[in-house]
Amino acid sequence: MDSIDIEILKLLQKNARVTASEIASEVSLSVPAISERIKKLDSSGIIQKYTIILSTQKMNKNLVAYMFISLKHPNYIEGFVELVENENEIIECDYLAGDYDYLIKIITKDTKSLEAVLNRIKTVTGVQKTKTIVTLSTVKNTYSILPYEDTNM
Amino acid sequence: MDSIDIEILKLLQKNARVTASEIASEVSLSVPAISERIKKLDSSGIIQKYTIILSTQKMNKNLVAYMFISLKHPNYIEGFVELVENENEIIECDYLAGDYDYLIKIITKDTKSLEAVLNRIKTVTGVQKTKTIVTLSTVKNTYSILPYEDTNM
DNA sequence: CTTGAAAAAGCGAGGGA
DNA sequence: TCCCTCGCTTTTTCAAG
Repeated sequence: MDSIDIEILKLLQKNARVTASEIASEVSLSVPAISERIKKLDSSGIIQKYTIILSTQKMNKNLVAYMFISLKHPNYIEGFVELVENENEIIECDYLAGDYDYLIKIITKDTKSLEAVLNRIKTVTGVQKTKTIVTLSTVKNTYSILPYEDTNM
Repeated sequence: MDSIDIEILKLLQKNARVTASEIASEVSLSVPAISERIKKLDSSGIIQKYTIILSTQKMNKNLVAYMFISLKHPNYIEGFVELVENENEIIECDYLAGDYDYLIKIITKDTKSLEAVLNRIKTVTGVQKTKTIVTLSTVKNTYSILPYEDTNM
């Protein structure tokens, strides 16, 4: 991965549908050279996925909340994770070190739909303790890590 | 937005570089019909952006942490937000209702680089109290809300 | 929404620094 | 190895119905 790859990744992150021709003229290489580099970035797994981000506002999902969850026992992980995977309004779920076991991010329509999700979570077998935090606004969201060269490896 | 648009959004979310031809054969419409629908989903803002998700592992960013932050006074918001925007390793930042003012998500290389980020945050003028939580593993991350029809609007 | 032709983009082979 | 150019195929765009 050199600085040209970084530049390609930046352009794809800004717009994943940018054509190889456009990238080629940006970085002053031929189209096949760009295609070849993208193919390598793909197959090496550096590019995990090409995706679209949907507007929460346009989709009427204006309520963002975080919920901390503790389970009674690791036995209950499997059932809990299954629920997490099936709930479309749970966007993220991390397993934590510390007081609580999990942190999930929920994006939903309003307080009523949030209540419904929270209740489904709280009634999963093994869920012991929860704490919910509602967000007022989102200051930053880059969705992915940014591409840059690692200077201290 | 009808069920065909939903289908298009799902396919784009799975792979934002899928061709209109492929979508067309999936949903049994002509290529121009698909292009026209995508153009509308674009210009209406429903599709917020086409982007790539980079592999944290391949980019050597294997440490995910959350940090809660309280400011002494709303006067300090501007300076804090500026730092947040400039720190590449801060992926998300939400303004909260509750005990703390902000929750940020940090993705970085290791504990050493995390320490560096945390110290930069803690030394921003007006930062009063912080609490950091390290994640052990990521259970789920969809990056965007999912496209589906709203049945109760 | 469709079809069909023109324009653009992408792909693969062969060869050069 | 990485890059180029050239010719061919696929995709996109646009006009007309």
